Amino acid sequence: MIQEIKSNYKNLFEDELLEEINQVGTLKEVPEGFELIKPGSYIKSMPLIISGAIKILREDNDGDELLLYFLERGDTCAMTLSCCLGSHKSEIKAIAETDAKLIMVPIEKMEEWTTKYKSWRNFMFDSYHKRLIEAIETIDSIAFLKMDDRLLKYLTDKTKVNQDSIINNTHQEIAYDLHTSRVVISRLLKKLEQKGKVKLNRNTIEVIQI
Amino acid sequence: MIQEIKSNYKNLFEDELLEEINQVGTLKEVPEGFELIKPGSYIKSMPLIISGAIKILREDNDGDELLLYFLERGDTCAMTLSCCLGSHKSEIKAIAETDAKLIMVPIEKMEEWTTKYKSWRNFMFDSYHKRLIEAIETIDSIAFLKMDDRLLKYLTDKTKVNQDSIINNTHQEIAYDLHTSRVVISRLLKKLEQKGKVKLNRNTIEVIQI
DNA sequence: CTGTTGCAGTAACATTTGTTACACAAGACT
DNA sequence: AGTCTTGTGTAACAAATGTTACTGCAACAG
Repeated sequence: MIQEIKSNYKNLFEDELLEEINQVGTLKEVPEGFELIKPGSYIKSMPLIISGAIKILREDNDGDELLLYFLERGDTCAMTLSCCLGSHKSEIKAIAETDAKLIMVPIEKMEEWTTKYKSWRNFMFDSYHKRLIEAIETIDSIAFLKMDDRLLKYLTDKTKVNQDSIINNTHQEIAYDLHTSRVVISRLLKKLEQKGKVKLNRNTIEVIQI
Repeated sequence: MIQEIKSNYKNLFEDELLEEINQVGTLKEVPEGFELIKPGSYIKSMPLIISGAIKILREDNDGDELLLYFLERGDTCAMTLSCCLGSHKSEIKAIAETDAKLIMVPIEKMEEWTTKYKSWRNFMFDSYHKRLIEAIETIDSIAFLKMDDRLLKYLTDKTKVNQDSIINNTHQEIAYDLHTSRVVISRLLKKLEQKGKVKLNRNTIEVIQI
């Protein structure tokens, strides 16, 4: 497993820390669609993402959801950090966007390493910073953009994360992520197709111009 | 000044750290409406809030704004933390909601203390956590609530922060914070008055039932 | 082939929010 | 007093988004 850690986190962590991660971490492979974190659950270990992408959603009391952001290689889940450190409940839901490989680190180590390794501290702070920025960018989208631009942003974000200009999702699934209705998405996608920005087929959307 | 630090942060920080804060920090008093942080500016020191409240806004390219959250006694600005640590530009705008007292700490000390004091590290992580939660709650409001409920939430939040059931703001000012138009706010406030939840007067709104 | 199922297209309509325009009221200032 | 300025109330309309209902198509199972 050391191979996977090194290739992804070598420039970030000291050798000694890499070695520790290797000793206590466990490699976890999850398929697309796998639910990593349920809202309201307690978390026992934190994930370091090796490959693939994880999508982080917010869910309200009525079960309505909203995409917050994606995590990729080199990222970790900031909510997990604070859940572990403060032993709060999870406020979010995490689903594997693609097949993904993760290294799971037991939470006891987190605090220990925070004291011991400067690189780990920086990694933690940096993760928080990134997530805060992303949360604020999500706020920007919802507050300042109309649904058509949000949809376009969603589609381009998705092509980046999946490294594929073809998106394999139904209109209903997109509607859930953007917290709107299927009809609205179909309507707007049709307009985007007329503008030549996407090409629509059953179950797939091809993003043409980024 | 040591008095103010002790009374507010005594149970949070070690004596030694309190002493250091006392040595390098400077007390700053700002009047209501004072602009503490402009978007796009670099930040040279971080604020610890002693009294009063600070409102944190997001501003988009067109100058449209949106209230993110309030900071109160014992809080610090998470964006400042990450700006300092990563020397990024400010992504936000900060305005004194009430007259406020702050202790300004030079950024050089931040990293030093992060290594040196466990309580400081925890304070930093905790601040990030709180702000991330608040950002996500803001997302909830925008995404899941209609404008009338957002307005009601805004008003009750404001009474809490100001410790006063009477809000001294024009409808236009509220409209800016919620990123909508004055007419919409007037309309919805009128409905809230008809439901007996607020009492309207020129320049003031009295929140009746919390 | 035929029936079933899930997905997408579309119309018609409801609701929410945003915009424009104007009337009027409360203070502030001469 | 009269004259401004600023804040509020309201109507009428426009635009964006949400909802319901129905259509047909493609895939698939039998």
